[in-house]
Amino acid sequence: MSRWLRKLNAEQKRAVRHVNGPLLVLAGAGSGKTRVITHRVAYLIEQGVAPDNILAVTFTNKAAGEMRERLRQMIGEHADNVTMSTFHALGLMMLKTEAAQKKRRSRFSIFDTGDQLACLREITGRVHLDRSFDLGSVLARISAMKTSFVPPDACDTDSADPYDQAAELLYPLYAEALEAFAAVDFDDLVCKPTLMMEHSADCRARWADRFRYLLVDEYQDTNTAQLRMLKALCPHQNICVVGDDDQSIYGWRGAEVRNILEFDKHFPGAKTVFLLNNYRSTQPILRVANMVIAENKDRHEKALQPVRNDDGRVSLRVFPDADSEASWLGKFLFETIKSERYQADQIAVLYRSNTVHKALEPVLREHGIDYRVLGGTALFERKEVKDVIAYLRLTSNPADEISLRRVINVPARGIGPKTVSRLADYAEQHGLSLYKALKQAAIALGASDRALGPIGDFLTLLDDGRRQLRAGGQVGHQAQAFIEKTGLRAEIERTTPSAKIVERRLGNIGALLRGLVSYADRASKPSLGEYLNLISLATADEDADGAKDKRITLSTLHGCKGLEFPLVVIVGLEDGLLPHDRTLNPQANDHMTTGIDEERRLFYVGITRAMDELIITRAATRAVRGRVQERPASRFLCSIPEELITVDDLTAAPSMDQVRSMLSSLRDQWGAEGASLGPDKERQAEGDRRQQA
DNA sequence: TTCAGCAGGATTTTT
DNA sequence: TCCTGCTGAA
Repeated sequence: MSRWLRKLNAEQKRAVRHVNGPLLVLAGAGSGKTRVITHRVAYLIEQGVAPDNILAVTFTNKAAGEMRERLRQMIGEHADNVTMSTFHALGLMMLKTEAAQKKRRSRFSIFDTGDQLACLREITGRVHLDRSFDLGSVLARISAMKTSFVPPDACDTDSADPYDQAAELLYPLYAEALEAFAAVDFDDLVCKPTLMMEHSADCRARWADRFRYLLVDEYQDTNTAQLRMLKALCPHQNICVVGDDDQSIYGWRGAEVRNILEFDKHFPGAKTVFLLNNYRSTQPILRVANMVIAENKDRHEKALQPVRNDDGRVSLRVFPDADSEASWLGKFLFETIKSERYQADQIAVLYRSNTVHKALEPVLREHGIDYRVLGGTALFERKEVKDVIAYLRLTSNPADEISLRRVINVPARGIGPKTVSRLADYAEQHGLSLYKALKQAAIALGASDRALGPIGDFLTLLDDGRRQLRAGGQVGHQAQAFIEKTGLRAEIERTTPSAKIVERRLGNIGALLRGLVSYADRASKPSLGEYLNLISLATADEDADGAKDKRITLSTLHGCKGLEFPLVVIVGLEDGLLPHDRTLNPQANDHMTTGIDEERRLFYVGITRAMDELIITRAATRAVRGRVQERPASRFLCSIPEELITVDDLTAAPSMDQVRSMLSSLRDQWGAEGASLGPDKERQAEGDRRQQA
């Protein structure tokens, strides 16, 4: 038997041993999913498949990196020849490769959501669209059209929805703008390579030949475009996808659960393997998880099987208000860590929305509990960092008008909106880029315009920067010198009120530039453009400080996917928070209505993070936007049978335990029969409390 | 052009 | 309650 099969259970073996043809692995939480993927790659190589014929696709760089590391431990440097990549990095690589093939230039900016919105804002100003539109909503619709491969000139909805109409109006203009700015957005990174393959049999054959075996992780999170990309990539049908429909929580971003529910429709003859043995959690936790998720209708019917047979508690604590919830949590965590029942890094506090963690932080600080917050604003999305990136992008791609507009007057140099709009008009009339119009500012604005001086200085700054950065040599240090010349540092020091924040902002910029230096040291042919593209695809800050230290983890339910902790606390189990109010009462302009099932899956994901102990909390009242509200218990709590969970209700009514101890002391005093409520009444009392909750 | 003050809006966020 | 983006005065 292959050495890679030995340590696997029967189902895992089946998944690993299946070599040719489509395979769907439904891997429940904690069922050894990553293990199966890495072992499968090792097995394929052992069976004679060349490592560079294998492609493993994930959603985050972090996941790709971890997988590569595990594989390296198994098979050594062969691992480096396996392509492990995110969908977007793969798309970028394909675009660059194809451009090189056709000897075309391949310098372009990658627009993130902020850039996309800036772009839409610019266009809506130009076409005088009502400014009250929520552009995020419009963008979601455009993105949906792009991922469904609707060409920009062919969209005509009969929809009466003003947002649909706005999207229809803006989509072609947006597409044109990206073209003109030499920019692509995240959707393009998937759609463009797919169209390339679909339009050219030659191109398709090249890639199918390069990647003969495909593995896809987190398949439940793929969208329609990604499915189509996968189909184009594998005419040979050697595709193995791994995922769990019950953990699909990105529907609101266009992820299509149907991709995993209907896998064999897209890849006929697919074999399915269920991995349901859960190695992570205790039985009571898994029973709760199974009860909760069983309420969902549209899913692959399955239940996690516990492998562990030890006990572990699930409890619910109800507080009169959010403050007492927070202060209890602070005290509880402090005592838990102090008693060494759990180490700090074995504990996670999970919540639906970021507003909750803001309430928690002061209490944790008060008790001196160190914590790390997962998610949050990524380094590359910080304002000051985006400004620096915009300057750097301009040296590599002057057509990038969004970056140009972003920094043309940052720091303020006397080129105001009026001037910019006159230049933009001139550019449009003469079919020029905004950058070219700046070069002709004397004609565009008239020779005596007072903006001419600043514009000249600005152009000199950019052109000098470009020349230096193109000259080769130490990209990192040249970039540093260039950024220094832009005056951004002085601007930050001048406009930021507190010295502490100044330090943080400059630190962020420093981190970006240090990243560039270390990239330049590593890369064989470092270029600024490549670095900029890379960081556009980079995941939110991995623990920058690196060290695995003893801190508890705070995370949204979205952010905790793929992690596990001995002790998990899920806070705020209230209707309106989980399920979230926005799901219960969708807003008129919401494009994606993902429904209550996705909220339940979110709860399920949270539950299944817990290994030994799970605590759920809720508050009977909570301040929302400064207003104190009554908060009903989350409807999801109803699917948990009473015998599976210990309830400790600290609101007005005494807890059952308290009632029992009161009763027993009464019994002791006056004898058994007189004081007992009797079992029926007891149950009634319990029911009342649930009702109340 | 710039800056201060106010109105309005406020989930989740792998790339 | 807190942050972002726009309006109006200097």
